[in-house]
Amino acid sequence: MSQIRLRFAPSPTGYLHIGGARTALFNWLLAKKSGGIFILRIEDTDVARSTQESVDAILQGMEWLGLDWDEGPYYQSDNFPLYREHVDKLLAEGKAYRCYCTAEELEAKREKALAEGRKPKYDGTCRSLSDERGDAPFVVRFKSPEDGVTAFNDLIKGSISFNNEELDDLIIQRTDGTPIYNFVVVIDDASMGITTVIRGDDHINNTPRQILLYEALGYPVPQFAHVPMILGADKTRLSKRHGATSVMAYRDMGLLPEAMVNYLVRLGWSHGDDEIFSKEELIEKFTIEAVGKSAGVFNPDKLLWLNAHYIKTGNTDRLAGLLLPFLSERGVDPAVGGPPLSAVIKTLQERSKTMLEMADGALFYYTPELTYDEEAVAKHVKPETSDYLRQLVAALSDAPDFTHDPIEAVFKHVCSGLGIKMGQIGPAVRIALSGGTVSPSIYEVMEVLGKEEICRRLEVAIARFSGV
RNA sequence: GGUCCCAUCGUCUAGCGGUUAGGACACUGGCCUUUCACGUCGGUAACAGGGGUUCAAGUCCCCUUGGGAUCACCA
Repeated sequence: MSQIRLRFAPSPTGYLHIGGARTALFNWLLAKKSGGIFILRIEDTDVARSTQESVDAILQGMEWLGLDWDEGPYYQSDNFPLYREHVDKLLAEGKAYRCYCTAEELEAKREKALAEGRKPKYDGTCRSLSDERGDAPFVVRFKSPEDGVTAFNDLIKGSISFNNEELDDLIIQRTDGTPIYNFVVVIDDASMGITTVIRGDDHINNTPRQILLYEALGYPVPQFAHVPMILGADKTRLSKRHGATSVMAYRDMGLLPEAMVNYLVRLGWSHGDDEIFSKEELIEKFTIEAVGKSAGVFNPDKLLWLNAHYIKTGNTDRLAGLLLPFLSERGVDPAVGGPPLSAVIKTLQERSKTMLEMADGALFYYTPELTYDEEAVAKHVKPETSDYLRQLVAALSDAPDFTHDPIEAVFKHVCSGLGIKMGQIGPAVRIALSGGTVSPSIYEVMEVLGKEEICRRLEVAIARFSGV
């Protein structure tokens, strides 16, 4: 069996969005699984709408997700001569013709047809024109068969068929001589030897036209696999109004790429009751047959849950690298001072859903002069609190081993000596250390911050609380 | 409107003729706990409707309904 060749072919008219990323992922997985070739092709035949920024954004998104390609990126704008040859070929063989109808005329006819409840299909005015009107502007149309059926067996959806009479003579070349998408994809997929086309199911309606073009051009028709759409909470196609749709926006929100990949693959694909998949497991277990047929609603909560999972189980050093930019945005640079970042992260891993949350949670470690949460102070600081803290500082200062368990032992000892419960001193200590009522366990925080800094923060608090 | 696709808990899904219809997210009750989380035990919650086929239908067929996509000199 020959090698499978797949491609992801985004048009550079915006960033890499969630849906595109999933399509790319499915292609990538299948290529990896079957030892095939994954090609990246930039569909920029619409020169006016294509931008370099978009190309860069798409490449960046692919890279972030770890979807590397074996060939490309190819640019369709590099292939205009090739497309022109194919147009000329079809023209010469009588499989295409020049159409002199103007865009305005067509538009008027279309609106009229729609208004009268008829289908807005090209009426074939120029189909059998024998004369060539000199240098009058024209488009080239493909002469589509007027009867018969075009069918294909979709790897995901099963068999799909269209009556050819539903298809009209599509334009394959614009007045300005540039080719059109449906024509170009066919030539590119054929010339790149694509064996399987995996794309969004919004392309199902284009497929019969493309099959007809493959046949007219004498190229073998590839297999198709149409992946269902991703919907918003209101069940309409996912778009900006549903929130962020750019893959990179999720990185900026503190998502991990492995969470994104895991989420995306599970949206529409499953493997029994399994939820967590590493890339390696995906490559092993992914099959296009197991992709579902129906559209799925994008669920940010589940994405977040997956993200929390990967943060919880992630390598601390790697997380540190990812956290740095978020800290920097908050004016914190662990290299300048404060506790080691990896120690800080260990206390935050199981309580952060995103890296952004983790950055916020890490702030107090690197803030020597804390601003206390006044409401918390009012609630938890009592007249005797300063005295308790003094005893705690004294006991802590003598602690020979300033790690979690010994610190806890000191704490308990101080409490029993004072005849109080943890709850009578804990909250105040937390405020002294972190400024508020939410933080990792105070024993952990103490170990991370170190004896000297802990005693200093406690002294500051004692001074501050004395007036209460 | 035409064409095409789709249909199990709120959401993602398992199920491939015989199940107390399973798992996950979310929600929720208990436990754990100095906070917030994590963890853990439990709970609420689904086969869109109607006809067939069959001894037997969530599973197969048809219709209805609902949702989505698409009908460009965009991709």
